Amino acid sequence: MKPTVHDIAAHAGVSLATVDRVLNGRAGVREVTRLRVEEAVTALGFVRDVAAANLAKGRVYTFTFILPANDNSFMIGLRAEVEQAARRASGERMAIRIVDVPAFDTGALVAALEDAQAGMPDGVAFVAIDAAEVRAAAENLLAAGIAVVTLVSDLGGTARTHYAGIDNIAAGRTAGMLTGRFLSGRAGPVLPLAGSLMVRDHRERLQGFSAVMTERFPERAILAPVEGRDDPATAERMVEEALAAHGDLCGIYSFGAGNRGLIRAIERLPTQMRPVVILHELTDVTRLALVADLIDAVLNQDAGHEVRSAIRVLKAAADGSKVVEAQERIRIDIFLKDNLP
Amino acid sequence: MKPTVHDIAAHAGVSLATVDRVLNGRAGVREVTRLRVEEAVTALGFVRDVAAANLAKGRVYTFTFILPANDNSFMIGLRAEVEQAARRASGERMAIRIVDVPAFDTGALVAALEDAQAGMPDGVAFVAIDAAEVRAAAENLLAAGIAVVTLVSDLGGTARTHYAGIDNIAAGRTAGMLTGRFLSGRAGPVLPLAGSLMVRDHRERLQGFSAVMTERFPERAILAPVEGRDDPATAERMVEEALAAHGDLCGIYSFGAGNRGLIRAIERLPTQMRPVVILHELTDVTRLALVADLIDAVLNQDAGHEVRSAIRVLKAAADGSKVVEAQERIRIDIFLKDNLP
DNA sequence: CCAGATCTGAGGTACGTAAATCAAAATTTC
DNA sequence: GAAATTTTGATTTACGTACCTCAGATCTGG
Repeated sequence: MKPTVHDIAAHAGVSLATVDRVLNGRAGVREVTRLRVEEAVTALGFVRDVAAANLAKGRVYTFTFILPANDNSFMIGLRAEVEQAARRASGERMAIRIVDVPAFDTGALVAALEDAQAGMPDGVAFVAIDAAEVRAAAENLLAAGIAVVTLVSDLGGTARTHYAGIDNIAAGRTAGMLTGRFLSGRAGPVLPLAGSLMVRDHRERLQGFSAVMTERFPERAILAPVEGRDDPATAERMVEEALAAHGDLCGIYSFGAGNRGLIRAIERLPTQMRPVVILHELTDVTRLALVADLIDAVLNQDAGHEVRSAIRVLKAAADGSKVVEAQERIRIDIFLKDNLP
Repeated sequence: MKPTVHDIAAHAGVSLATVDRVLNGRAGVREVTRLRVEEAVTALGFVRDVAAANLAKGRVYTFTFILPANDNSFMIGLRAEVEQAARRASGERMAIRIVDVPAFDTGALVAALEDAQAGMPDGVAFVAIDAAEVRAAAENLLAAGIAVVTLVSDLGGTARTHYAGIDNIAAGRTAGMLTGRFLSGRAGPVLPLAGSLMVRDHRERLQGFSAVMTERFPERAILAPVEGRDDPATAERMVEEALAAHGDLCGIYSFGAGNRGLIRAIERLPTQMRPVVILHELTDVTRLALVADLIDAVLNQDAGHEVRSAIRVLKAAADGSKVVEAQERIRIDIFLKDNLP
């Protein structure tokens, strides 16, 4: 059976109180005695039962999740995942507080981070905006001994404990590869459709996409990227304009939200005129479009996985344990109509 | 503060014992009383503290994993994942025993299942062979109240609690779609290369592949499937023969193991003669081949995820709790060289 | 050598839940 | 209607660790 503190005490020939003093680094133990206890720990392979310890301490881990009050499907889904995780977490001595901030608002995010810090939680997870002020706020959190996990969108530098999200450059590259290969034998330019090129994820996706197109498909023309502002109506207009300007447009890589508009525009085209479309995030709308052959592939990040991973990492950071690295790597899911979940 | 069983008892005006009976579904509580307790649980938002519960139960879950003593990379990796999980599990009151059986040996698997049952574990996970005797053995386990999870390869029927593996038909379909699209504009037949068509997973992959090719790419010729016996040398020879017989061979879908041989055969071909190759399982060999542009895509199932999922499901079955459905769905990972982990 | 400080041991309680034991009430049986 | 049986409620102990108190032991310095 697993050894307990009692076994340690017996093996070292000391009392429970002394074992406790040694284990918890309290004063009042002679060096000789301390060594004897530590030997017993090693000899028996004692590992503190964290659950029992937390129970005794009455400790509850508190984590704060700061989420943008965005109305696109992905963010709504992410929020739902956090809420669900929060419910389950409460049974595991974790209290998760959810804080909303206006989307794309650096000031509000910084304020929320400072606010969170004031509450001295064990950890904070947030969807980062890659700005110097945010980085500074994150560094403050770290300096205060609070674990920091960026969710979905990362911060530059190392002002965080962990990033729970996909590699957006790799995602862009993957989209480029799929676009290029799916288009083999078909002539015409390709349109990159961003949400906003101000946000880091979108810039990185474009960067990866452009790199692959240049390296592997140099003959293919890439149009100047346009911004759909993560808004269906704007995206729809952008696509219409591109189609009008380039009759031979044969590919679209959409790496922002607002894909409902893009899909509407595609739907109106005669089948043989439809470009190859690769876009991000599996939602009801994009799933249906994939099934209906309106689009060709969806790159996805699993919001549930990201949230669960963030929580595991925060918890591990809080009690100084290790995580299973492979489990915390967020995959870039590629969905064709045939492998939809 | 979080409500405890005491709060529930007070709020419902009953004793702790009654609350306990209701929470753990034990007999001996009048319907009216049961309802009162359940109301209190809802009203106070009570969530059972799993750590305290496990502590009190002092229960150690015992699970048996039966793995084929196969020497291919995937099975070796799977085994390593089980071993790693077993180490971590011991800190969470779970004891995992690993049992080896000869690969593809129905009798040995049945014997191992019966043997496992004799030890009365809380759950058994095994890589199934889809045979009637195995199904019967699994049903015996279930009848004895032991949770049964099939790993990687499923059983027909419902003789199991859960299947921790991918949908192989969908995987085959995905491979078909990628092959067909990557080949657009290029003429020539495609070769399906199986490990063995006697095993269910391989049959299903072929079935999915063939279905998509027929539906979506009817003009493309599909050669009769050949069996590489999961052996590199055999696979290599099969590919060589196919290349000799069909000078215009332009695609290979390999859905068994032994891909080292396939890759050797491809490597010898001049670049412009190389077929589109889609295969299964990301290993050192297939990863290198992908990076070197020798193959085009790798379909993968994450062994670590499968093992962790199997354990979560077994644990949940053992103590009658629920799992996060989405977390237990094993994805078909598609890897191009650009989204390698 | 004695007072004071510093170590060590023994014992207890608490955390939140599970589960066993025991007591009381309700129901059935003869 | 009393005894036997079943149902329900109350109380208590245990899990492994943290942390508290108090008493005794050992070590300081004057």
